[in-house]
Amino acid sequence: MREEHSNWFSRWEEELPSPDELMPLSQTLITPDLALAFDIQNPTNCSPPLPCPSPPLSNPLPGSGNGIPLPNSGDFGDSADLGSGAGSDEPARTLKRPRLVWTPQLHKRFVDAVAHLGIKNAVPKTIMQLMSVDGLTRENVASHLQKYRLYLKRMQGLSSGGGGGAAAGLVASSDPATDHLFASSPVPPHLLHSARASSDHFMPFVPMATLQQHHHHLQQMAAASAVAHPQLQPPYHRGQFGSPSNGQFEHPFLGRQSQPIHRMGAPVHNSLPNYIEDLESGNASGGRKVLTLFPTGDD
DNA sequence: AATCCAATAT
DNA sequence: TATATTGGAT
Repeated sequence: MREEHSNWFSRWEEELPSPDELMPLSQTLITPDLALAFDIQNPTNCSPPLPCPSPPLSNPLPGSGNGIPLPNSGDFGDSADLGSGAGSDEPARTLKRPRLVWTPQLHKRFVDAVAHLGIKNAVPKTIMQLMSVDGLTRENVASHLQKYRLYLKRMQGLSSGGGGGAAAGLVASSDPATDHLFASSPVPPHLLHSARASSDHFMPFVPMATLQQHHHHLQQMAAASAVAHPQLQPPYHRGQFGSPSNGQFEHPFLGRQSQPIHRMGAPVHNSLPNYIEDLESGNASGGRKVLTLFPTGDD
């Protein structure tokens, strides 16, 4: 009886994985997205299309032992404690990623994706895939989408006055918070209808709303950005590429794409422009860290 | 499982 | 304030 115990025990000991086998495990505890988001890469794992773009890579930080160098503005000497100054890599799955900052560019990418997908397919997962911004999670999109829908709803309310519409004046929305962001990108007309559910294109005719304004309140974002990255300001440039009437997605070659991860699922082919995503972590106020994905494209 | 939505938390 | 998270319903 008891002898059997000692038997399995010795076998148990022998079958323990060697340290070498354990090391790669700890690396896979970090999700690919997370790894990408923080520029953690295995030098030996660089795909051909991805020539190890991150400079901080050559900074293994021998002393501190945390292998997570955050790209910091200017000098990324270290300061890479991702969340907890954890001395090591153990809580890889419990790491909290910084809040995503929805820059106007990122939001436009979002809107473009939604516009291309159509209302029926514009669900978080699909949108996320279409956007092809790594580091972006389904929940990021879901949260944003929720707010965006509320925004669209308000917009619809304002434009439909035809029948007994109370004078839904031109100024009514009382949510400057979300409005400012959302107003940075024009709303595709076909998103402006309240069509939901699986199959209902119930749309006799379109009243053609007149709420397409181009008010750029980039100052706000610039300020926010400045807070997040005191030293690294995204190049806000207004370049006109001769976008015609309702120009939407025309993009010259700006930025690089890095998307070594093949997301499975729908083989979404699209014409969305490629964005360069860059992430910074900064201290806005207190101990908050933010994740800023910004593309190098302007509207 | 994913999604939607409201409420709530940070 | 803006985004994240949660919980219940579909």
